[in-house]
Amino acid sequence: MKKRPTIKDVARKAGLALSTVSLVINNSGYVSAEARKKVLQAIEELGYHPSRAARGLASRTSGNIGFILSEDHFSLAEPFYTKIFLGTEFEARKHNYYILMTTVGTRFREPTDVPRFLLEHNVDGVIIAGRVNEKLVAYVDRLGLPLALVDFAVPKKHYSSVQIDNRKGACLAVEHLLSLGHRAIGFVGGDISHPSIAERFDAFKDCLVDHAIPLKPDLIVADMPGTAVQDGAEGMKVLLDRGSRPTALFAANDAIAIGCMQLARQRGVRIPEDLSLVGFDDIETSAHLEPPLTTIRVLKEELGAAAVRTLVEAVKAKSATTMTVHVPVELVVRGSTCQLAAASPGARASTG
Amino acid sequence: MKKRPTIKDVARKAGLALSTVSLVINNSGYVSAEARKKVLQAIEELGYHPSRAARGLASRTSGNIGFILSEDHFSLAEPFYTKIFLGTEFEARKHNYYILMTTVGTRFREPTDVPRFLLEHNVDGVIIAGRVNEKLVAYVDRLGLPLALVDFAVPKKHYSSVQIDNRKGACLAVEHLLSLGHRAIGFVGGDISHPSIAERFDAFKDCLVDHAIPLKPDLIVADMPGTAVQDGAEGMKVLLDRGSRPTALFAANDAIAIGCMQLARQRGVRIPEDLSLVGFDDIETSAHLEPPLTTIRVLKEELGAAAVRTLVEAVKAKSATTMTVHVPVELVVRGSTCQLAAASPGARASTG
DNA sequence: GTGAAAGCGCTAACAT
DNA sequence: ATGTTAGCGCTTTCAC
Repeated sequence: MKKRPTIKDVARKAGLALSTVSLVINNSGYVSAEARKKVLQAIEELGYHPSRAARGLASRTSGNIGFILSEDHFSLAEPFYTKIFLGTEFEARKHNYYILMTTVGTRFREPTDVPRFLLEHNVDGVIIAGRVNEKLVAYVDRLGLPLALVDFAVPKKHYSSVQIDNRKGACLAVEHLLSLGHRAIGFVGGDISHPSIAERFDAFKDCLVDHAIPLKPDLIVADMPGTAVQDGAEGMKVLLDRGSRPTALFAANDAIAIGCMQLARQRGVRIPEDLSLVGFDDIETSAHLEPPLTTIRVLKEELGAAAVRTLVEAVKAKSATTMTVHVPVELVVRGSTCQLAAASPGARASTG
Repeated sequence: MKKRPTIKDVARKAGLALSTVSLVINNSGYVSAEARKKVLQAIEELGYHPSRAARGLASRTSGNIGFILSEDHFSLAEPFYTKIFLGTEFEARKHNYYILMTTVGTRFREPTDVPRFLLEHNVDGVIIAGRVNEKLVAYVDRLGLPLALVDFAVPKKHYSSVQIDNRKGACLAVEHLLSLGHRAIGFVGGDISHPSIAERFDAFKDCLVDHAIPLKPDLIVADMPGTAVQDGAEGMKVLLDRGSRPTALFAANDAIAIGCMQLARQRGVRIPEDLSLVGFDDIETSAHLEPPLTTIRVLKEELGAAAVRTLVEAVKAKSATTMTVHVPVELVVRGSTCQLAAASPGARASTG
């Protein structure tokens, strides 16, 4: 392991001053074309490359972006957030940044729960994906570090963020069902405190109204406690027990949709013949269900990539401008939806 | 963004020398209990935390581990290597390391194709996953950096590596088929130049011999050019066109197994009734095939985790000792294998 | 435009 | 056991 050349060696070889070499490397300041050429040649000949540590110390930059994810999101079987992470890795490379990733619990106490890369001043910006403790967000903000949230927002605060286009997704779902002839369209959702879920519900209602379909409250179950499979099953049960018979259903996410499917099967409601079903997210399992789930695809990798781009801009600009990016979604039609039969075998909604 | 306290501030506050504080932080050298206490208290009160950049510059350590993956492995739809990567992330955190990941093409020319973190001296060790250009491996080795290969090996060279236990996996597959009564067991493989594939083929043969089942060359197709689905289909075609009728088949990996399934279906060979089929890897799609594929599960995350552990040891030990770790595999029985019927409807192998 | 010099915050000899 | 000192390799004023 022979000693690597330093900027000093380059300067000597080029017959110029240290600082001149530095200016060339950083493309800053004015250097005569001749001097630049000499420097470049010396660098080439020596195989010189600046040391990250030394640069970091002198310039107070690390070349890293921190990625914070809540523990349960990382260990979850469904790789939704994992894909967002991979999206950041991919994009970061293009901008010559490295991603330092860490997970956090729900609790936040200083300094125990502060990500190490923050304590060590080892990142130039931070991406937070999914819901984390708001105190952590505030902590990062206080540090003065550029920050971008992904699929998460803190009420009453303006942070840069990258969001799923939930409104568009809900509209795509509703319009798909409308185009199949459905008019008795229900909704099953949960945990309205989650911004994404709330938006989907809102957009669902707005979209129906926009198409002059009156809202039928008894086709809607939006107060489940969570957003998991069991919540979907529970919601479906409520709907059926209530006597409601929608011909189509929009579930707030795929997990909920899966729960709905399970309960529908138990009760002998056939999908899609008796009930068309649309989910949201396009998680891994959705394509392999029986029938495969029609859903709204979220471009997870793109969410991560957009966050990196946002952050890189912010680092460059050094301004505290905040911005929200909405990443597009797309409708994926599979087997869980079909044309409404002229005389549907399932009873029509008994709604007033 | 107020100025962070430095080690100097701590020393002043504690009324001790700089170096004493450093010793306490690094848990090296001998410091009196009293002095240590004072230092710790000062650190606590100031909310001090050492800067990674400064430490790095002075100690020539980065606190990072480099992860190198070939481009096509990262962009591939099948997240095999991606899972290995996530495994390293998970384990690295436990050891207070961060992972810097990068992808490389098949070409290797200096210095263009050298991962940036190597040029910048920004990693303390390197993990290489999957096949990459051997020159890159040699380059890392020449740098004197601890190195661990995952699911890859360079012929005639001894590098530390983490390997899939291919031999055990092949035996598990064969013994599973034997236990179901099969005796005419075939093999479809490809690209014997890939060490994992070669090992599986070898172990397949050894295992049969160990169980006193004579090898029947006409049940074996091992010279396909690649290891993808199409190679499996092609291999299956060769087998059938040859007139061979094994009652069971071991495919060198799941992709090949899928190809075999596709061709079997075309030719009216029913799986598992006419032919039991076992794959290797347990990739995502295997569980969702029709029928679901019986296969050998590879613990991908564990491969990555083991690589980090190997590397951390090496960094600590500073010795050039090299070691190979074999990560266990497990048999996953699903629907593509079944008991051999007493009078199998499929013809027996016409082998001599 | 270019060069000299002062750090950035820490580690590691070495002396005490 | 504790303090002194010289860098680590680079960036960045600030004179020239």
